[in-house]
Amino acid sequence: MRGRPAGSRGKGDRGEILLSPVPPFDFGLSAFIFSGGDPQIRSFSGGMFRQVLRIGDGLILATVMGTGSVDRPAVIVRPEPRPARKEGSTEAGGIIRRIFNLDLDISPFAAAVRKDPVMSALARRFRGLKPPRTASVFEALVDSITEQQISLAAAHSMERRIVRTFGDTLSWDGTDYYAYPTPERLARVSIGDLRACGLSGKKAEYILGIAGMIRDGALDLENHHLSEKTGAIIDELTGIRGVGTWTAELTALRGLSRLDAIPADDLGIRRSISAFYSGGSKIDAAEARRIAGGWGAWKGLAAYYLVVAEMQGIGPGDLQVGE
DNA sequence: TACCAGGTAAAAA
DNA sequence: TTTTTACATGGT
Repeated sequence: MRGRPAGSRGKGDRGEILLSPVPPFDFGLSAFIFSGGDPQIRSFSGGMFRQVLRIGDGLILATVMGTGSVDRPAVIVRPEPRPARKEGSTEAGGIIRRIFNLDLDISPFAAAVRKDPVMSALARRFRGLKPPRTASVFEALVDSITEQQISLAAAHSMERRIVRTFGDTLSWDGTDYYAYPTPERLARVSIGDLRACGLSGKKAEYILGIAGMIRDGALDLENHHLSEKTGAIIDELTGIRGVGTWTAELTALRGLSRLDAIPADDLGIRRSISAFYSGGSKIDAAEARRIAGGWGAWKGLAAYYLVVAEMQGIGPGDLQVGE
């Protein structure tokens, strides 16, 4: 397939970067999950995604837009302020590639679920939908711990406070934007500081423990090799205090894009699976895993499609099954 | 006002 | 070994 080399300059001379996602890719559909986010942290509005990225020792605000078609997609990244060196732009492009999984080929998904009429219909309906990934595994792990047990609304409010309180600030165009705090920064805060963000004392301990281990070099979350099996990653994560099966699977899925990981204990995922496969009655994690088994190595992506469908108000009756 | 919400570790039985 | 309990905030 023809295409411009990744990282080449785009239109004009504003330091924009043009990325070439592996098709199929639908930027608007994939970024929709970020709608309604805190505009000073991470947001998707008016077709534009914005988030602060860490580039070397500094910060840049990335504004990201999609263009082209699902089968010939392109993504434009505008870094502000414009990086002094070209490497800065290249690095920003690399992070955006990772956040949106632009290099991921989801085309085998449809074939993998072809025997499942419901999931096949969802794969067609959401063709080009790629799951996002956090900028760091640390971020995925801390947010997952924060989200244990309580409602997402409550957890999101706490996550927002953590980022606004401890995250580095970039001021641009009269607005402050916050980057997710580094492990080194969180290792220096107190239990009381995190409790002031709404976390329980236990969760505060877990997060400080993880941040401290990373600072001390006793834990490295960010350098998992592609060849490492998902099961091995989950085992490693569950060895950490405060990290159970649910937290480890959720972190593998959204922090490492391990699309064969499915947090089957998750209430939301069980609700979504039930809505499409069990008539809406409550199912336990074992039943969720049994149904997810039919999606093979793509069970995590399949669960994501179900959750997105539910978020968009699409139920089993709205799908064009068959054909 | 209760009660539940994308769990986990530690205490008690 | 298995079962119960404490924990935190936000929505209903």
